Amino acid sequence: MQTETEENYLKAIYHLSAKRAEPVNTSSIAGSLSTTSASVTDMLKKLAEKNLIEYERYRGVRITRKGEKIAINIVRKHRLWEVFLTQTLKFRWDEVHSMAEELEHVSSDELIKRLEEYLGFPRFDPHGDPIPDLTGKISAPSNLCLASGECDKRYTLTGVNDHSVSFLQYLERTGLKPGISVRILEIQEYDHSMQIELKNKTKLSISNDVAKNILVKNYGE
Amino acid sequence: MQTETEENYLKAIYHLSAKRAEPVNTSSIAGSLSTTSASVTDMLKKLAEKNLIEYERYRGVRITRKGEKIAINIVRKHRLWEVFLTQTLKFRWDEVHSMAEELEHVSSDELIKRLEEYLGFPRFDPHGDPIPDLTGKISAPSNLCLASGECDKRYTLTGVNDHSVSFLQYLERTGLKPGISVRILEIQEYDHSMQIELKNKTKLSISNDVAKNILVKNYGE
DNA sequence: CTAAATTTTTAGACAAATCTAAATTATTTT
DNA sequence: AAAATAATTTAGATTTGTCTAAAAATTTAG
Repeated sequence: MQTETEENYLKAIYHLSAKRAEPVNTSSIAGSLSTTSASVTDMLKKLAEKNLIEYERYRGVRITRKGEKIAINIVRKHRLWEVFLTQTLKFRWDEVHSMAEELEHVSSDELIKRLEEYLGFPRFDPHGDPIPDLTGKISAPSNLCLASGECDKRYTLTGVNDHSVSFLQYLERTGLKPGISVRILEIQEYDHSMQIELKNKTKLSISNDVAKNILVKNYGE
Repeated sequence: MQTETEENYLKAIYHLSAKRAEPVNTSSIAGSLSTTSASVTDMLKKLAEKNLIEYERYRGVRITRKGEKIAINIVRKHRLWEVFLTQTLKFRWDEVHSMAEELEHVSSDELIKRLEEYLGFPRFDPHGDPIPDLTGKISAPSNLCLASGECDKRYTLTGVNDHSVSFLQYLERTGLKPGISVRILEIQEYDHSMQIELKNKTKLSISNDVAKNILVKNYGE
């Protein structure tokens, strides 16, 4: 067993590892957990002792199979709770992250199995991120972003790259939620901003920055 | 704000206070939290410092209005989660206590408000204990126990006095769950054990010890 | 290829919650 | 009412996770 703090470190290392092949360095972990490098070093020693990470002084860390298994299970719990909070308790998707952050640590595996069943075995959370199954298998999330979409084509929103509350609230206000479909009306050469149309005929102009952070799949796929 | 440990101490003191008018002594708190008297003394100083209890050395403690408010809110969360676990996730009533013990600490007040609404504002938990409302108001639980019931009369089970897993599992096996109604067929003068009949005509003999731990109301009330 | 800048680690300290063992206060017994 | 017993508190130590400041290693620049 591991403490809640250890779980948070493993989760951070797991997420940082996913973005790059090289080992994760101390300061990026410190940054993502809002703590100091000194504290991170202390914890890395402990996690290495437990064979949850491979750690070499000054060289960064890699997560082990054992550590990854734990991290994936926490991600699974987190995302299932997010589905529960939005789907069952009707919270907005920009509100659920911090609550799920707490719930992910308390729940027994049996509780999560029942919750998953009750929710109907959802494969993605409200932000479009895939939910690992009981064995740790993870569905491939969409890798197509709206910014690389073509004029006059239709797309269905599946998720986001930027999970910040401010971005999610912006999308909430404009009506751009996962499941919604949009059509690209026009793309500006100059700044790559685009005009899009929602199902309800609302026309919207979004910057390239925004479009790059919206994940989509081809309409009807 | 207070730590999870402080919350557990307040809850223990609150429950122990409910049973007697005198101040709660150190060793009973230690007993109910499975810790040492020395640890309890340390914590009592801290809670007194925060005005959550009134503490006088060697004299025991009383909970203050401020401390009681926090304790009641934790009890509220605990019991609402118990309803969720049995009603929504279909756990047995003898399984839910330890899970609720964890969930009671993580949940924001807003989450609990939504959960309460989703569950349909239940007034009692699966064991028949009343659920405090948002303002801390608590419905009066049944104070009639089956042992004081009369021959040939019908009663509806409402709750239990003994919350131990072994007692709950015994009731689960015999079919004696809250909501069920029973009729007393016969009471033995000798040991006050009784013969009862369930709705489905099952006849059952229960000891006075058991009957004293089952709460009831008059059938149809 | 040194020298400067940056990153990482170590050293030492602190707060929270716990424990054991010893000292103190309260209660019971005789 | 003094002695014995029981309960409570203090003293001192431990564990976990954190921090700051200083030292060491690595990377970057000139």
